[in-house]
Amino acid sequence: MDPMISTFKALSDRNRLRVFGALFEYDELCACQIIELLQVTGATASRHMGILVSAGLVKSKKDGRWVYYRLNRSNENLTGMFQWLKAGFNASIDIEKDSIALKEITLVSPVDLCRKQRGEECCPGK
Amino acid sequence: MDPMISTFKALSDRNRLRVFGALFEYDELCACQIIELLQVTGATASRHMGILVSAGLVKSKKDGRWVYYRLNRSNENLTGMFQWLKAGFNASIDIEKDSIALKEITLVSPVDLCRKQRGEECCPGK
DNA sequence: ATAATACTTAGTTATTTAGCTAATTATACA
DNA sequence: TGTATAATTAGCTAAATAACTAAGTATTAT
Repeated sequence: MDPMISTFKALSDRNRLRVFGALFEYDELCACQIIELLQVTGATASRHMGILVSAGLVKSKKDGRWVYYRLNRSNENLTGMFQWLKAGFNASIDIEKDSIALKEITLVSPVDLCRKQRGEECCPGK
Repeated sequence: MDPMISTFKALSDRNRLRVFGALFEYDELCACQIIELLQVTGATASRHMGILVSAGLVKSKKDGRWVYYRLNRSNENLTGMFQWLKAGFNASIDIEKDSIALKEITLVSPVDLCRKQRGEECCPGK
């Protein structure tokens, strides 16, 4: 597909934009953190991340069972776009909620987060 | 809808991107010229233009029965985006075809173009 | 080795969207 | 005033997409 169209398609979904906003703030997030942020199933999160990756917007790194994501800043073509997006997010209102949620999410370790996600009460402090 | 999402949605369609490319080259085009470029029905072209206008990317100006479109350069938020897009278009290949088609399209007057579109053989030189 | 687990892929369903034709609106012309 | 015309809106269909559940894959732990 045309790279420009796949870029725009990738960014024209609310949940994917939220992930993008999150990756501006925390430059690396693992899949389980994204699941927690979006409040969707793992399958759904995985598909969204796949779309962002294949559009060249995000890079993924596998480490054992874990997958980590970050913005693909090596894509020179996107530098201007990233800046534009960042400005847009600052103007946007409900990114605030995500920002607050992310503070909580990143406070616990991914290990504990995954425990929580499969229903095992676990983590000290909650 | 979120203005960022509607912007990306507006730009994530091939035909709308083609219109965008056309409006970089010719800063004003009328509806019938867009119909001719895209080779779609008037209804379809109208809907596409409506999406671009309501996303704030394009401005329309009605003049009698005719409607003219141009990029909405007064939208400050979009300046960076426009530049990014323009660079993207230059890198993109099949905009060339549109560019050639547009030379033909803009050669005849909208009046003659409309005549041709309703099947009346008309124009000198064709 | 076997079981558990983090993520992905396959398959289903509901919603959205791009295209069409037909009907409508607004403007110009005879 | 009536007819033609440029564009839009309404209504339909086929294709794309986002969500889910269930099954599969790769890796860690017992």
